[in-house]
Amino acid sequence: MIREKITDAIKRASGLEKVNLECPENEAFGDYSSNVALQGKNPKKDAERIIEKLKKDGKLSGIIERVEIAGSGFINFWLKKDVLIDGLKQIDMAKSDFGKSDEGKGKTVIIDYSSPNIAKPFGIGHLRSTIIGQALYNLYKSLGYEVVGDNHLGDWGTQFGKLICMIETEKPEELSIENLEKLYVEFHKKAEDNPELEEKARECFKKLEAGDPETKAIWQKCVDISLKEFAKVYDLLGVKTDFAFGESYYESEMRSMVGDSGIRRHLITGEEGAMVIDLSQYGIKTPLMFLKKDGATTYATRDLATIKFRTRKWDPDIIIYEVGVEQNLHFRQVFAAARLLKLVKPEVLLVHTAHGLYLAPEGQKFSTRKGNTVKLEDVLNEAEARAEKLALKSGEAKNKDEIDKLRKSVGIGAVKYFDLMHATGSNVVFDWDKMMNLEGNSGPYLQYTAARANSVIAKAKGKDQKFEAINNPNEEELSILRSLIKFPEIIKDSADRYAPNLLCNYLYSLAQKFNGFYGKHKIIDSENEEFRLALAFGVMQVLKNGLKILGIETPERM
RNA sequence: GCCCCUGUAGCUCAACGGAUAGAGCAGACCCGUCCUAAGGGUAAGAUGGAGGUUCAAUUCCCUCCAGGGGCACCA
Repeated sequence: MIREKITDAIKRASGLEKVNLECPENEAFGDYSSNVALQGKNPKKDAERIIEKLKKDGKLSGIIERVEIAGSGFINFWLKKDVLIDGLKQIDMAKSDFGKSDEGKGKTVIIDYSSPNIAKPFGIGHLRSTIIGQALYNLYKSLGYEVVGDNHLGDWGTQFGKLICMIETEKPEELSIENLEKLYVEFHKKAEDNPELEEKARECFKKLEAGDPETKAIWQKCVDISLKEFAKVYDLLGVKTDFAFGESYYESEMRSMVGDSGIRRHLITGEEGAMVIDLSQYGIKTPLMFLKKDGATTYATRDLATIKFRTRKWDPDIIIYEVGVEQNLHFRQVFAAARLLKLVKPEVLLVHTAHGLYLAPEGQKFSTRKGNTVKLEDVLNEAEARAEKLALKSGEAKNKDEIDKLRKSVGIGAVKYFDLMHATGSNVVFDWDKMMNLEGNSGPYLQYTAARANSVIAKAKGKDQKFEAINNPNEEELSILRSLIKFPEIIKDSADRYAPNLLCNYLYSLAQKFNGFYGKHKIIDSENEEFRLALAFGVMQVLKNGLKILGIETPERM
């Protein structure tokens, strides 16, 4: 890779082991820029000295056109035009594989994502985990990692005690997902005045965990209904996880852990009789509750059992939990306990991405318990309806079948992109119009740009694309070339930082450049027609590959 | 009270300790015999307050203010 070649050359020239190389946002500062000279006392002198050596470096002369000192001592690099053009050739050769690498070869990453709770509708809150998780999955896959996607369904715990309680007393005529949600909300309403209900719910869960057949039958019914409902949503979203073991799967693993003397010796009796693990040596004041006072397991027990299971089954290098920020403490506890109990090798990376939440328009958290949620299905349906309206207006689609496809790929694309474009850490205020945005910085804008490029290529039928250097590339053309060759680096960066939004930023900026170029210059029947067609092809291919990683389809025309 | 996260333009969001803080939406103006106007262009608009570290701070540290989330028997 170009980046490595330059980094290595700087290392040789400066004698430093770690050097920083960035891609300046402003193209006036070159393709790459390094601040190594700024670390010392005489930045300008150091920079000059390093530049002298760089100029003599044979390994660099083939790719660098010029190296200059700038500002207070930055060293800026400009790539040769041949190198830029070569990027275009690579895209043409690799096509849908452009951007991929094998740098994760031999390593395994497990991504725990989506993980909706059984017996509740698939709410807007689960969108982030599902979409970001899938994007991370695709990013790591592109880097050659062995990737395991596991949907850690919330199908166990006292929440079922609550539900079973309600089902037994209310005896609803039909167990639909809507009814189950109603019962859950009702439970919490009732429990406000009757705190003893909480105790009763825990007893019910205890019964479930003890294997009571009647209780288990009701539980199974809830699971079945929910899975059917989720399948509908996953189908709409085009998301498919490799596994969906769910929390209940770890029942036996938990039992063996509870009986494990190595683990038992870390358990202490907490304030009210629960068995807890003290984590103060990890700077966590709240101990992890391993067993409740009645001996039933908790969410944390299940997550620890899951780590043990996953380690045995896949021996991962990284485990990523794509779960919301509200579970920050929980994962800090689980990770610390996993280290303490030596459930993972010390070098294994445990990551909680901690994405921000969708907040209700009033700025508060959506709450299932209070029945204050937005159903994801409604959002997707509305987005599709809006996309269809535009598709009909544009008139590009040839028949009803194509309109239907557009309706889906553009509507869903808008929602997914909206979700992914935000830095994962921050909360997002839910807003129907913004979520379904089809213009500006949006998924459909990227899809549209690709379709536009596609259309030009189609219109130029029969004409060659020329992937060779031309004498006089203009500013816009150079700028697009510069972006195109950065794509593989962006994939790596997005994965390393668990940040699909970086890929979104990149694709958006590429699309902007292309649209700017498109507005200003003719492609067909221009002087550089063949080169420009190749450029349009390159943009289309990179947009397509990038969108695919984001889980968004690229329609041929729209 | 303690612990996490976030305060950037009217609104919603970007920015790897770097160079002139990027966008979109909304509002103003312009571009249709021209390869897809789901587009392009012009102008206007921002780092919560006070300290500190650094050649350089939206970014790191301290403190104050504001918002969100969490703090043992939900997950």
